[in-house]
Amino acid sequence: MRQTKTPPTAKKTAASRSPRKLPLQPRANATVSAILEAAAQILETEGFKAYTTNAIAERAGASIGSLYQYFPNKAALTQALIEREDSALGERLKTLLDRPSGIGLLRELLRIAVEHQLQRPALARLLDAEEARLPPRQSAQPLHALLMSILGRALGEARLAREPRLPQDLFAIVHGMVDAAGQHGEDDADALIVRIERAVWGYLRVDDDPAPR
Amino acid sequence: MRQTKTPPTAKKTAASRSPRKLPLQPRANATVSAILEAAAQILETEGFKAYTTNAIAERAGASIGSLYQYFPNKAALTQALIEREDSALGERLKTLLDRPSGIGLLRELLRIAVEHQLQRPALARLLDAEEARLPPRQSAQPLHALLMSILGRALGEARLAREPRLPQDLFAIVHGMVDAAGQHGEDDADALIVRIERAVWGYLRVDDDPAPR
Amino acid sequence: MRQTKTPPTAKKTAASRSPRKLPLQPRANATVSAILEAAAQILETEGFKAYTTNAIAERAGASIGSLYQYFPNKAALTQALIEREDSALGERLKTLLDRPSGIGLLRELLRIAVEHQLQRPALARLLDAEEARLPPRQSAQPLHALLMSILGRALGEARLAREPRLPQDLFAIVHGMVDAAGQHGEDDADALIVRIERAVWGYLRVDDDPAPR
Amino acid sequence: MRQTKTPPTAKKTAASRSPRKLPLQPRANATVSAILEAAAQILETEGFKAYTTNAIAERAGASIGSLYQYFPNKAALTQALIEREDSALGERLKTLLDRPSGIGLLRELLRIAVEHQLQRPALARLLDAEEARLPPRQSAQPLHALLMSILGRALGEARLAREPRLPQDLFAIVHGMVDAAGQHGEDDADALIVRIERAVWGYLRVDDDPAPR
DNA sequence: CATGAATGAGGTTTCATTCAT
DNA sequence: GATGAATGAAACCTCATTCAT
Repeated sequence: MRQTKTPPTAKKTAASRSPRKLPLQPRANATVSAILEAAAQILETEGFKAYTTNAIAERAGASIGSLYQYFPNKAALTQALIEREDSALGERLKTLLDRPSGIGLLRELLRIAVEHQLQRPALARLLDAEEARLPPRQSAQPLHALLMSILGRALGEARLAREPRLPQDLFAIVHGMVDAAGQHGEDDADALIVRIERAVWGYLRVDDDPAPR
Repeated sequence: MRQTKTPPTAKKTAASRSPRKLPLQPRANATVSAILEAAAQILETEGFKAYTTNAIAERAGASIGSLYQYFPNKAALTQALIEREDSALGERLKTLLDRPSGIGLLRELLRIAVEHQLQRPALARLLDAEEARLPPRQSAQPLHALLMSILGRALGEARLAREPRLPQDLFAIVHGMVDAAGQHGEDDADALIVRIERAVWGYLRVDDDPAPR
Repeated sequence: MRQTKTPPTAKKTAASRSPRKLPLQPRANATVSAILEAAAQILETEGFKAYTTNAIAERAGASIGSLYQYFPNKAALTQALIEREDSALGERLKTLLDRPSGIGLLRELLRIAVEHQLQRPALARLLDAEEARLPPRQSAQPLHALLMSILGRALGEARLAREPRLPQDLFAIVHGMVDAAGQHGEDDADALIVRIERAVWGYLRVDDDPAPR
Repeated sequence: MRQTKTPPTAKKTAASRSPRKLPLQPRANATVSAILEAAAQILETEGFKAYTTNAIAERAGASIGSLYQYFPNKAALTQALIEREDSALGERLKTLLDRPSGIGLLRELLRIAVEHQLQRPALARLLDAEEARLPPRQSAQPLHALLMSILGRALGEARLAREPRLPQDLFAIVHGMVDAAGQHGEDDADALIVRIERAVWGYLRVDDDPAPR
């Protein structure tokens, strides 16, 4: 659960000194995807020390030159990877927009967020650490807006207006607990969700189990 | 409040060739303190890019050679800085050992932890990110043991035994929410504690405000 | 007005693997012209750092592949640009071949050379610097021959034979003074010509103002 | 003859992003000198293509790291080399400040400038070309001021004030003619000076041979 | 012991050039 | 032909670490 998001038709995010080529041909799109996935895998399986542009290009089966065709520098690549993850979460969350309002929506939001982050827990955690090294965020809006919108429908806009720290706190609770679970090797999303819900309902001062299944 | 856990895929990072002086818990040496504080300040005010051994030594008014007298490598320095912070928290927490057992202890624990982390929020956050880059942890046990002991006295050993994820979850809730607050520029510890307690009491399934002042 | 000379320590720079189309004097091809003009503009307005083959092709509205259809390598492109400029000057100088011999011819030669170089002074200066990086020259002979022929008619072949350094010196005086003027932002060709003539007549030991209008 | 100069006690020129160490110990000074001389030699004997920081460090018998201890980037190194040359010329010109005023001073100025530039003609020429690639000048003052002062004493301040282009023109004549001579392999400074003087006296409208020896 | 100059592996990045489409 | 994605040698530069003084 991070607070940004790229539009599905992911285009280059500003950040670029020399505006690199956008992938115009299908081959180029494949290269970009391969590079992003290679970056994710290296971070996940080999950690920070191996997270070099040369290693990424090599694992992607691309040349280092290709990498720099599409990303003006390493930070932009990391940023793009973060946005790819955010965007995947965003896609899943969008399905909630059709659902009826109410507290049940929050329960679904939690499940999606937890499942998302538990899919590749090491990646999520290392991307967070890597993000702290990046120049301060500029984008971060689409996912945040989506989350706000869902929270509004789950809890009512009035409450959001009254308690401006509420979203930040919920994100922090979920993010922190899932990260810790991932770090400790947990993979039972259901058990984890139960515990997270306890904290969340407590925070919201909602009676326990507000929407029994 | 920091967690200790070795990820399943642990790797060795050869961080010990020449065991210098007293790498861990170096005794009240003015140079060592100056170096640690310089490291803290650089991380806080200039960020990761400036966090280099040469810059740290310079700001500490020491030579790079001296730095390496006291720390065998950069990771050990960062580790020592983390331990300095942990140990400062530990000192404060020790005062709780005299207090009577019971849920009120948890309330005091929360306050101390929040106030501690809110003192230098940027440092706390960046140290976390830096820690992720370190070879997997071995230390941090004293603080962890202390926390467990306090939790045991606050909640009862039986409950800790029954719910092994409880400490991890509480740490995560507190840590996550304080980090987020620090990042958003909050500095009102009282207001923050109120919100954290809501989540914590919820998680623990304790009635609201269990121990009125 | 450019000089041709291979430094004693000449070296080969392997600039010819696949002899493309018509590298030298490419015929009235719109793409070639566009490329050359794009190269000139980039050098003029953005300087050396931006003078890359990809940037040139892009500004010319051509693909990098097309660029390499017409020029075997970057040096050949730069060379062609130099020759384009030389040849423009040559065209103007050819009009002098009909004029009567005598010192008046030199005055006209000076005017044409000065006006030519002052048209795009930055380009002239940067092309000189770029030329120094090129493999030693082979071309530039047509312009050189033309200049020698005009000088011969202006000063008499006998004098040229007696003073072999004379052309080199005159070129250097004119080139150096115009370059400096361009660098300093001068654009008054007339005032500049007056000063150049003073040096030239002095060099030639000709009475001042040898051929009043 | 270039228009700048470093003070004899050469200190780092601004230009530096990260202010590199100034040489404090004699060993360091030797390294800096060795690097500068290595740069000069490579430019002179192997040309632009070989003028790389790695090659320079290697020829200097230093490591690449040492080079970057003293020069924040390659441009700063080139700049320092230019200033070293300017500074050497400046030292020689300073001896003229004791001489009596008058046109004879100009004759001596010319001789010194010509001899200086003919000492390492290839270096002078290639440094000029390299300078054109540098970010626009910031220093350039000390040598220029010295030259102005000598010119003032040679020609009278009144004339300098009346003809502001005069210094620029004289520099250009001398620089241009010596460069051309160097390029053509001339090494007879006396013969060259005779020709340069003809142009200079003509430019100045001074009777030929104003100060016979 | 302290100093700080020196080291150099290795990371990031550029850009001329190639070649499959 | 034209295109532009891909290539990769090689340049620049960093910074943890060593060691002569």
